Amino acid sequence: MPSSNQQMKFALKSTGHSITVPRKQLFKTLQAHEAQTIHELVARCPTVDRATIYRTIELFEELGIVQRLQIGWKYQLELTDSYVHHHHHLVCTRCGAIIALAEDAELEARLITLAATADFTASDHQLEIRGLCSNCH
Amino acid sequence: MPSSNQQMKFALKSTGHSITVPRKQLFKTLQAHEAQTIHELVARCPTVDRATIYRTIELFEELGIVQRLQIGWKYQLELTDSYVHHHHHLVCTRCGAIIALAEDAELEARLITLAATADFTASDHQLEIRGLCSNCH
DNA sequence: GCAAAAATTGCGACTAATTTGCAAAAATTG
DNA sequence: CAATTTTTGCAAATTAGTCGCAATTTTTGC
Repeated sequence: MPSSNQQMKFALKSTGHSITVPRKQLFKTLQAHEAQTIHELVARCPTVDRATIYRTIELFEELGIVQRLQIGWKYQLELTDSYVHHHHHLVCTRCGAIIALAEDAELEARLITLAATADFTASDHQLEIRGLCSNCH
Repeated sequence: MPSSNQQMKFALKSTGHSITVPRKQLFKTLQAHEAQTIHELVARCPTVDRATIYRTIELFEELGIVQRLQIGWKYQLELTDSYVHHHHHLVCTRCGAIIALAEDAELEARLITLAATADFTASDHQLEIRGLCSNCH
Protein backbone atom coordinates (compact mmCIF):
# COMPACT_ATOMS: atom_id res chain seq x y z
CA MET A 1 0.00 0.00 0.00
CA PRO A 2 1.39 3.36 -1.00
CA SER A 3 2.00 5.83 1.79
CA SER A 4 -0.08 8.96 1.44
CA ASN A 5 3.20 10.71 0.76
CA GLN A 6 3.87 8.59 -2.28
CA GLN A 7 0.29 9.04 -3.29
CA MET A 8 0.65 12.81 -3.18
CA LYS A 9 3.85 12.64 -5.23
CA PHE A 10 2.16 10.44 -7.78
CA ALA A 11 -0.78 12.85 -8.00
CA LEU A 12 1.64 15.64 -8.82
CA LYS A 13 3.83 13.69 -11.23
CA SER A 14 1.02 12.09 -13.16
CA THR A 15 -0.44 15.49 -13.92
CA GLY A 16 2.84 17.02 -14.97
CA HIS A 17 3.65 18.94 -11.81
CA SER A 18 6.92 19.09 -9.95
CA ILE A 19 7.60 17.85 -6.49
CA THR A 20 9.04 20.78 -4.63
CA VAL A 21 10.16 21.63 -1.15
CA PRO A 22 7.22 23.97 -0.42
CA ARG A 23 4.73 21.37 -1.63
CA LYS A 24 6.16 18.64 0.54
CA GLN A 25 6.27 21.04 3.44
CA LEU A 26 2.62 22.04 3.08
CA PHE A 27 1.52 18.46 2.70
CA LYS A 28 3.31 17.51 5.88
CA THR A 29 1.68 20.36 7.75
CA LEU A 30 -1.73 19.37 6.45
CA GLN A 31 -1.14 15.85 7.71
CA ALA A 32 -0.24 17.14 11.14
CA HIS A 33 -3.60 18.79 11.88
CA GLU A 34 -7.23 17.72 11.61
CA ALA A 35 -8.24 21.03 10.02
CA GLN A 36 -6.65 24.45 9.82
CA THR A 37 -7.25 27.89 8.41
CA ILE A 38 -5.09 29.40 5.69
CA HIS A 39 -3.79 31.75 8.32
CA GLU A 40 -2.65 28.88 10.54
CA LEU A 41 -1.04 27.22 7.55
CA VAL A 42 0.86 30.39 6.76
CA ALA A 43 2.01 30.66 10.35
CA ARG A 44 3.07 27.04 10.45
CA CYS A 45 5.13 27.25 7.26
CA PRO A 46 7.26 30.33 7.84
CA THR A 47 9.69 29.40 5.10
CA VAL A 48 7.00 29.31 2.45
CA ASP A 49 5.71 32.49 0.88
CA ARG A 50 2.05 33.41 1.32
CA ALA A 51 1.46 33.52 -2.41
CA THR A 52 2.98 30.07 -2.78
CA ILE A 53 0.68 28.74 -0.11
CA TYR A 54 -2.39 30.05 -1.90
CA ARG A 55 -1.18 28.66 -5.19
CA THR A 56 -0.34 25.30 -3.70
CA ILE A 57 -3.67 24.96 -1.93
CA GLU A 58 -5.42 25.74 -5.16
CA LEU A 59 -3.40 23.08 -6.94
CA PHE A 60 -3.98 20.57 -4.14
CA GLU A 61 -7.69 21.21 -4.41
CA GLU A 62 -7.66 20.57 -8.15
CA LEU A 63 -5.76 17.36 -7.58
CA GLY A 64 -8.19 16.29 -4.91
CA ILE A 65 -5.61 16.41 -2.14
CA VAL A 66 -7.24 19.00 0.08
CA GLN A 67 -10.73 20.34 0.57
CA ARG A 68 -12.23 23.30 2.33
CA LEU A 69 -14.70 23.18 5.16
CA GLN A 70 -16.76 26.08 6.34
CA ILE A 71 -16.61 25.90 10.08
CA GLY A 72 -17.65 29.03 11.87
CA TRP A 73 -16.44 32.22 10.35
CA LYS A 74 -13.52 31.16 8.20
CA TYR A 75 -12.89 28.18 6.04
CA GLN A 76 -10.56 25.42 7.07
CA LEU A 77 -8.41 23.11 5.04
CA GLU A 78 -7.93 19.43 5.45
CA LEU A 79 -6.76 16.46 3.45
CA THR A 80 -9.42 14.67 1.45
CA ASP A 81 -10.66 11.16 2.02
CA SER A 82 -8.01 9.81 -0.31
CA TYR A 83 -5.35 10.90 2.14
CA VAL A 84 -6.89 10.45 5.55
CA HIS A 85 -9.60 8.10 6.65
CA HIS A 86 -13.00 9.34 5.57
CA HIS A 87 -14.71 11.04 8.48
CA HIS A 88 -17.12 13.76 9.44
CA HIS A 89 -17.01 16.64 11.86
CA LEU A 90 -18.69 17.39 15.12
CA VAL A 91 -18.38 21.09 15.80
CA CYS A 92 -19.12 22.34 19.29
CA THR A 93 -20.98 25.62 19.04
CA ARG A 94 -19.87 26.59 22.53
CA CYS A 95 -16.15 25.89 22.72
CA GLY A 96 -15.45 25.58 19.01
CA ALA A 97 -13.87 22.15 19.26
CA ILE A 98 -13.77 20.13 16.06
CA ILE A 99 -14.09 16.42 16.66
CA ALA A 100 -13.59 13.84 13.95
CA LEU A 101 -16.34 11.27 13.68
CA ALA A 102 -15.50 7.98 12.00
CA GLU A 103 -17.50 7.11 8.93
CA ASP A 104 -20.53 4.90 9.22
CA ALA A 105 -21.51 2.41 6.56
CA GLU A 106 -25.24 2.81 7.09
CA LEU A 107 -25.01 6.56 6.73
CA GLU A 108 -22.84 6.41 3.64
CA ALA A 109 -25.11 3.91 1.97
CA ARG A 110 -28.14 6.08 2.62
CA LEU A 111 -26.39 9.07 1.09
CA ILE A 112 -25.62 7.32 -2.14
CA THR A 113 -29.19 6.08 -2.43
CA LEU A 114 -30.62 9.52 -1.78
CA ALA A 115 -28.40 11.21 -4.32
CA ALA A 116 -29.37 8.60 -6.86
CA THR A 117 -33.06 9.43 -6.46
CA ALA A 118 -32.17 12.84 -7.86
CA ASP A 119 -30.35 11.17 -10.73
CA PHE A 120 -27.13 12.41 -9.22
CA THR A 121 -23.95 10.36 -9.17
CA ALA A 122 -22.29 11.01 -5.85
CA SER A 123 -18.53 10.85 -5.67
CA ASP A 124 -17.78 12.53 -2.41
CA HIS A 125 -19.47 14.26 0.47
CA GLN A 126 -18.94 16.32 3.53
CA LEU A 127 -20.97 16.40 6.71
CA GLU A 128 -20.80 18.76 9.64
CA ILE A 129 -22.83 18.24 12.78
CA ARG A 130 -23.13 21.18 15.13
CA GLY A 131 -24.08 20.91 18.77
CA LEU A 132 -22.50 20.60 22.18
CA CYS A 133 -19.52 18.43 23.00
CA SER A 134 -19.28 16.40 26.17
CA ASN A 135 -17.44 19.14 28.01
CA CYS A 136 -19.98 21.80 27.15
CA HIS A 137 -23.21 20.00 27.96
CA MET B 1 -48.70 29.15 10.91
CA PRO B 2 -46.52 32.25 10.79
CA SER B 3 -45.09 33.14 7.44
CA SER B 4 -41.33 33.09 7.40
CA ASN B 5 -41.57 36.82 6.99
CA GLN B 6 -43.38 37.24 10.25
CA GLN B 7 -40.97 34.83 11.81
CA MET B 8 -38.03 36.93 10.73
CA LYS B 9 -39.67 40.06 12.10
CA PHE B 10 -40.35 38.35 15.39
CA ALA B 11 -36.74 37.17 15.59
CA LEU B 12 -35.61 40.77 15.23
CA LYS B 13 -38.17 42.32 17.55
CA SER B 14 -37.82 39.80 20.33
CA THR B 15 -34.11 40.48 20.51
CA GLY B 16 -34.51 44.24 20.52
CA HIS B 17 -33.63 44.90 16.90
CA SER B 18 -35.42 47.12 14.43
CA ILE B 19 -37.18 46.07 11.31
CA THR B 20 -35.66 48.15 8.56
CA VAL B 21 -35.88 48.47 4.84
CA PRO B 22 -32.43 46.99 4.17
CA ARG B 23 -33.18 44.02 6.44
CA LYS B 24 -36.45 43.23 4.71
CA GLN B 25 -34.78 43.64 1.36
CA LEU B 26 -31.96 41.24 2.19
CA PHE B 27 -34.33 38.70 3.62
CA LYS B 28 -36.40 38.79 0.48
CA THR B 29 -33.32 38.29 -1.66
CA LEU B 30 -32.22 35.37 0.48
CA GLN B 31 -35.61 33.77 0.00
CA ALA B 32 -35.34 34.16 -3.74
CA HIS B 33 -32.25 32.01 -4.19
CA GLU B 34 -31.19 28.62 -2.96
CA ALA B 35 -27.72 29.83 -2.02
CA GLN B 36 -25.65 32.83 -2.96
CA THR B 37 -22.30 34.44 -2.29
CA ILE B 38 -21.94 37.73 -0.48
CA HIS B 39 -20.88 39.18 -3.79
CA GLU B 40 -24.11 38.09 -5.45
CA LEU B 41 -26.08 39.48 -2.57
CA VAL B 42 -24.35 42.82 -2.91
CA ALA B 43 -25.06 42.86 -6.63
CA ARG B 44 -28.69 41.93 -6.08
CA CYS B 45 -29.30 44.63 -3.51
CA PRO B 46 -27.87 47.73 -5.18
CA THR B 47 -29.69 50.09 -2.84
CA VAL B 48 -28.06 48.57 0.22
CA ASP B 49 -24.54 49.51 1.21
CA ARG B 50 -21.84 46.84 1.34
CA ALA B 51 -21.14 47.52 4.99
CA THR B 52 -24.82 47.16 5.82
CA ILE B 53 -24.95 43.84 4.04
CA TYR B 54 -22.05 42.48 6.02
CA ARG B 55 -23.56 43.78 9.26
CA THR B 56 -26.96 42.36 8.45
CA ILE B 57 -25.64 38.97 7.50
CA GLU B 58 -23.71 38.85 10.72
CA LEU B 59 -26.87 39.72 12.65
CA PHE B 60 -28.92 37.19 10.72
CA GLU B 61 -26.37 34.54 11.55
CA GLU B 62 -26.55 35.36 15.25
CA LEU B 63 -30.32 35.16 15.10
CA GLY B 64 -30.19 31.86 13.28
CA ILE B 65 -31.75 33.25 10.14
CA VAL B 66 -28.93 32.51 7.73
CA GLN B 67 -25.99 30.15 7.61
CA ARG B 68 -22.86 29.86 5.52
CA LEU B 69 -21.95 26.95 3.34
CA GLN B 70 -18.57 26.36 1.83
CA ILE B 71 -19.27 25.31 -1.70
CA GLY B 72 -16.37 25.54 -4.03
CA TRP B 73 -14.14 28.50 -3.60
CA LYS B 74 -16.24 30.99 -1.69
CA TYR B 75 -18.83 30.63 0.97
CA GLN B 76 -22.49 30.90 0.20
CA LEU B 77 -25.38 32.15 2.27
CA GLU B 78 -28.76 30.60 2.65
CA LEU B 79 -31.67 30.68 5.05
CA THR B 80 -31.52 28.20 7.90
CA ASP B 81 -33.86 25.28 8.43
CA SER B 82 -36.16 27.49 10.47
CA TYR B 83 -36.94 29.50 7.37
CA VAL B 84 -36.85 27.02 4.55
CA HIS B 85 -37.48 23.33 4.65
CA HIS B 86 -34.49 21.44 5.97
CA HIS B 87 -32.52 20.05 3.07
CA HIS B 88 -29.09 19.14 1.84
CA HIS B 89 -27.05 20.02 -1.22
CA LEU B 90 -25.98 18.16 -4.27
CA VAL B 91 -23.15 20.04 -5.89
CA CYS B 92 -22.19 19.16 -9.42
CA THR B 93 -18.44 19.26 -9.76
CA ARG B 94 -18.68 19.79 -13.49
CA CYS B 95 -21.27 22.51 -14.03
CA GLY B 96 -21.37 23.89 -10.51
CA ALA B 97 -25.10 23.48 -10.11
CA ILE B 98 -26.40 23.38 -6.57
CA ILE B 99 -29.43 21.16 -6.18
CA ALA B 100 -31.51 20.99 -3.04
CA LEU B 101 -32.14 17.51 -1.71
CA ALA B 102 -35.11 17.03 0.58
CA GLU B 103 -34.36 15.73 4.02
CA ASP B 104 -34.64 12.07 4.78
CA ALA B 105 -35.82 10.72 8.10
CA GLU B 106 -33.61 7.68 8.04
CA LEU B 107 -30.55 9.78 7.37
CA GLU B 108 -31.36 12.32 10.04
CA ALA B 109 -31.98 9.64 12.63
CA ARG B 110 -28.68 7.98 11.89
CA LEU B 111 -26.88 11.29 12.33
CA ILE B 112 -28.26 11.89 15.78
CA THR B 113 -27.37 8.39 16.85
CA LEU B 114 -23.85 8.70 15.56
CA ALA B 115 -23.25 12.01 17.25
CA ALA B 116 -24.55 10.57 20.49
CA THR B 117 -21.95 7.79 20.40
CA ALA B 118 -19.36 10.53 20.72
CA ASP B 119 -21.31 11.97 23.67
CA PHE B 120 -22.20 14.89 21.47
CA THR B 121 -25.63 16.55 21.49
CA ALA B 122 -26.43 17.43 17.91
CA SER B 123 -28.58 20.44 17.25
CA ASP B 124 -28.03 21.05 13.61
CA HIS B 125 -26.09 19.73 10.65
CA GLN B 126 -25.09 20.40 7.13
CA LEU B 127 -24.42 17.94 4.36
CA GLU B 128 -22.96 18.47 0.94
CA ILE B 129 -22.77 15.72 -1.64
CA ARG B 130 -20.47 16.28 -4.60
CA GLY B 131 -20.71 14.45 -7.86
CA LEU B 132 -22.27 14.74 -11.29
CA CYS B 133 -25.77 15.98 -11.95
CA SER B 134 -28.05 14.40 -14.53
CA ASN B 135 -26.98 16.83 -17.24
CA CYS B 136 -23.29 16.21 -16.73
CA HIS B 137 -23.21 12.41 -16.58
C1' DG C 1 -49.68 61.26 14.59
C1' DC C 2 -45.62 63.69 16.84
C1' DA C 3 -41.30 64.71 19.27
C1' DA C 4 -37.52 62.57 21.67
C1' DA C 5 -34.63 58.64 22.16
C1' DA C 6 -32.53 54.62 20.33
C1' DA C 7 -31.02 51.92 16.61
C1' DT C 8 -29.34 51.65 11.94
C1' DT C 9 -27.47 53.15 7.62
C1' DG C 10 -24.29 55.11 4.23
C1' DC C 11 -19.97 56.79 3.37
C1' DG C 12 -15.14 57.10 3.33
C1' DA C 13 -11.11 55.46 5.21
C1' DC C 14 -8.69 51.50 6.56
C1' DT C 15 -6.96 46.70 7.36
C1' DA C 16 -6.87 42.04 5.93
C1' DA C 17 -7.18 38.55 2.40
C1' DT C 18 -6.15 36.98 -2.07
C1' DT C 19 -4.20 37.49 -6.76
C1' DT C 20 -0.86 38.65 -10.28
C1' DG C 21 3.47 39.81 -13.03
C1' DC C 22 7.95 38.73 -13.42
C1' DA C 23 12.86 37.86 -12.63
C1' DA C 24 15.49 34.50 -9.93
C1' DA C 25 15.80 29.79 -8.26
C1' DA C 26 14.72 25.01 -8.27
C1' DA C 27 13.16 20.78 -10.61
C1' DT C 28 12.99 17.90 -14.58
C1' DT C 29 14.79 16.02 -18.94
C1' DG C 30 17.85 13.54 -21.78
C1' DC D 1 25.55 18.32 -16.39
C1' DA D 2 23.44 21.88 -19.57
C1' DA D 3 19.13 23.16 -21.50
C1' DT D 4 14.31 23.52 -20.75
C1' DT D 5 10.31 23.83 -17.98
C1' DT D 6 8.09 24.65 -13.75
C1' DT D 7 7.96 27.10 -9.33
C1' DT D 8 9.00 30.35 -6.09
C1' DG D 9 9.54 34.79 -3.70
C1' DC D 10 8.76 39.44 -3.70
C1' DA D 11 6.36 43.54 -4.47
C1' DA D 12 2.49 45.68 -6.28
C1' DA D 13 -2.39 45.48 -7.23
C1' DT D 14 -6.99 43.88 -6.29
C1' DT D 15 -10.72 42.39 -3.73
C1' DA D 16 -12.99 41.40 0.65
C1' DG D 17 -14.29 42.78 5.02
C1' DT D 18 -14.25 46.24 9.05
C1' DC D 19 -14.77 50.57 11.54
C1' DG D 20 -15.92 55.39 13.11
C1' DC D 21 -19.20 58.72 12.83
C1' DA D 22 -22.66 62.05 11.16
C1' DA D 23 -27.13 61.72 8.90
C1' DT D 24 -31.38 59.04 8.58
C1' DT D 25 -34.79 55.77 9.89
C1' DT D 26 -37.32 53.21 13.58
C1' DT D 27 -39.27 52.89 17.77
C1' DT D 28 -41.37 54.64 21.95
C1' DG D 29 -44.49 57.11 24.93
C1' DC D 30 -47.65 60.27 24.72
